[in-house]
Amino acid sequence: MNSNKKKSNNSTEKLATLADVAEQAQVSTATVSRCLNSPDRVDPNTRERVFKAIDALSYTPNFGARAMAARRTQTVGAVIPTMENSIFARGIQAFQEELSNHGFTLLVASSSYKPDREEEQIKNLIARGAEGLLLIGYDRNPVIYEFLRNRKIPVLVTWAFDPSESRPAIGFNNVEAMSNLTKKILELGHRKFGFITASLKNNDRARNRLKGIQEAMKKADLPEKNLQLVQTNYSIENGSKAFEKIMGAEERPTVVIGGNDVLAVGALRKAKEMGFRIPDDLSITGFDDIELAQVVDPPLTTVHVPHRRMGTRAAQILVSLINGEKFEKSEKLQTTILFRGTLGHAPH
Amino acid sequence: MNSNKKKSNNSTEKLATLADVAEQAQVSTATVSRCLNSPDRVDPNTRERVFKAIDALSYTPNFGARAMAARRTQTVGAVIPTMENSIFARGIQAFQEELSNHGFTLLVASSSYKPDREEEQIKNLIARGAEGLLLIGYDRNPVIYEFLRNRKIPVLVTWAFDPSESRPAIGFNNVEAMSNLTKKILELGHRKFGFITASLKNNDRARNRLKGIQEAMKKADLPEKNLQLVQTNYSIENGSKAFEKIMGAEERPTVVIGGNDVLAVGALRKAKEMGFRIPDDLSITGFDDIELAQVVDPPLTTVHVPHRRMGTRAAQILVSLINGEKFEKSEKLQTTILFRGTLGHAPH
DNA sequence: AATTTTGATGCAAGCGCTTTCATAGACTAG
DNA sequence: CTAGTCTATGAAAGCGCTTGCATCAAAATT
Repeated sequence: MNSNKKKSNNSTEKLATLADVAEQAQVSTATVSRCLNSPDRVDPNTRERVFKAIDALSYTPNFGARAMAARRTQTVGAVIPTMENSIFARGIQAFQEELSNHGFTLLVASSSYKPDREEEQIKNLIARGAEGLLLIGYDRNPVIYEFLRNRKIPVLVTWAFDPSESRPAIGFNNVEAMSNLTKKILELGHRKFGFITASLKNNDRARNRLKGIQEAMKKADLPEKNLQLVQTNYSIENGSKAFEKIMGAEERPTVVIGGNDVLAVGALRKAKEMGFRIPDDLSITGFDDIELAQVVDPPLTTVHVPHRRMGTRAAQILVSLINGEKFEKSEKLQTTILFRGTLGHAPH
Repeated sequence: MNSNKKKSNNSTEKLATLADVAEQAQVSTATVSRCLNSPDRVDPNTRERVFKAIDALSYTPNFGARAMAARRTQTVGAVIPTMENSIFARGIQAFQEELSNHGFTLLVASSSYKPDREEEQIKNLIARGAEGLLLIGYDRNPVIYEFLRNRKIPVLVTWAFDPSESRPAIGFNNVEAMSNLTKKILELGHRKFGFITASLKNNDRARNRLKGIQEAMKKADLPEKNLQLVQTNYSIENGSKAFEKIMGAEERPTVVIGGNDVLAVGALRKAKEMGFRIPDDLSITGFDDIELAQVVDPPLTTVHVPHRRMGTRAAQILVSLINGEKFEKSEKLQTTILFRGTLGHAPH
């Protein structure tokens, strides 16, 4: 099936390039390039010859070269705090699906919740030609924002919406969401709160969730000391440990609010181990509504976040930003409270 | 703070390039390049000047150009079936950590368990300069293996180890793992099995797990009909549905084996909804030992897979492959059965 | 039949880097 | 003092692609 003349054998030679294809198909490199990028601008016969050659050499374009020559990559980057649990998975999945509808490819990186690492990943994505960036939350070194601004890379913040911030964002209001939840909790008679949160440093989402609780408590005239706070890293195990710590204090809360579902589930597990009946003896709530929340027993009462809608919309906005369209305004998505089995009346 | 002469202002101009830095630092591009790649080969004074310029222009190298000129990318790619649940998360995390110890960057893509999509992603990764590839399981179109071979891209298969396959792999023996589990189940008196699996097509891991069950059953002289099979996509919801289907049959099994933890958890949830007491009325087992398995109630008996070790070792092997070292041999990792709360004696 | 338009193609510049080779100066050794 | 050895640097040739411009033949218009 082979009929090549000189040394176009694929055994020890280099990889096939555009030029190789061109030679094989007896056309110029320009024509091959056109076959790839705007097929209708080349004669069907020529085109066929070219594709045959491409096939024969099992050629694939070199992305780097292409990007450099065309000055476009059709790539966007996203850096998320973690891939280890599925907090961001659904949203990112939707993001990438929508992106691909627009002909863009997604490059994902994770930062392990470390600002340095995030910065590094951002630079990496830019170096790789990301034309736009999706970032989680607002909090980060202004220097990096400046850097991005200089490079004219559109940045879209997500997973958060803060009316006081001006940069483009699509997400939900963490203060509001948590404040709403807290109100419900108050209505059920709870007065002593535990809150297990991620580190508040460099994390506006965590801080705002705390703020939501505090605001609602204040409105109910509860003193700050009625809220017991533990900061830890997101993981089920850490949720358990934090729970133990909270319950080790002299004044036990009647409700433990998880900064997210992962933490809440850890707390729930430990609570059951310690013999608490949930929600009779103690209430627990989560945030995010990831799959995990539905499968624990009892199922977790949590704040539902419209992950997929957020991801899809984020893609649309970012693409339009990249295409130079003017940014309209940040969008706020609604969260809802999902009452499942872990929130009940305060005991007594 | 600015003191640039002509038009090196960063307002409407293009991005800074190596040449810009060179000009600003009054050296040649070669020197700048050397500063970046082998700093000790340039005079400390010059070096300082160069880095100052780099800073001033907030220059970052263009990955594509660099890759093209140097013919190296220090990048490896991995395509995993899904990011939506954490089946692969821990392993990939470890993979990437170890990779970065060796100075490599990881590009991850997901295929949604679709062969076409996988192929597409593989090509994309190659185009982006991946020097090596980590792929899940053996099963895929020979054409794509051939393609990769032509391009001399080392490929490492993971999440599976099949002694009858010759290509490089690091993983566990799915047949053996499942067969061991089945033996334990048999010892507990179970004779009627349900198995919820991912689609067997294009999925050697799923097929081999099935094979493991079948072999163990055969050894115990159980007829094939004692195994009821349902194929579905991996998701908790689908696990539930599949469970319902199995339990809708006239002959109910006494144990339902999940092809993985996600499916098993779905089954467990539905089982409880339907009023089964687990494990008294019915046993359920999983596979993978992801976080999910520990937080359900009762905690899931499952096959533990050494995710992190697998990821770390995979990175080491792949790097050595890329560096042209000869491939020693595929490595088999041991799985263990984790007896938690969902496997018990057969009822009656 | 002469002119204009259109369509298909090739030429060649250049995208931002790395790297080979050459050069020039500063040392060391004889 | 000369030849030989280093060391720090620059000039320039690509790496594999896209694309503006030029070309030429065929089709459409006058």
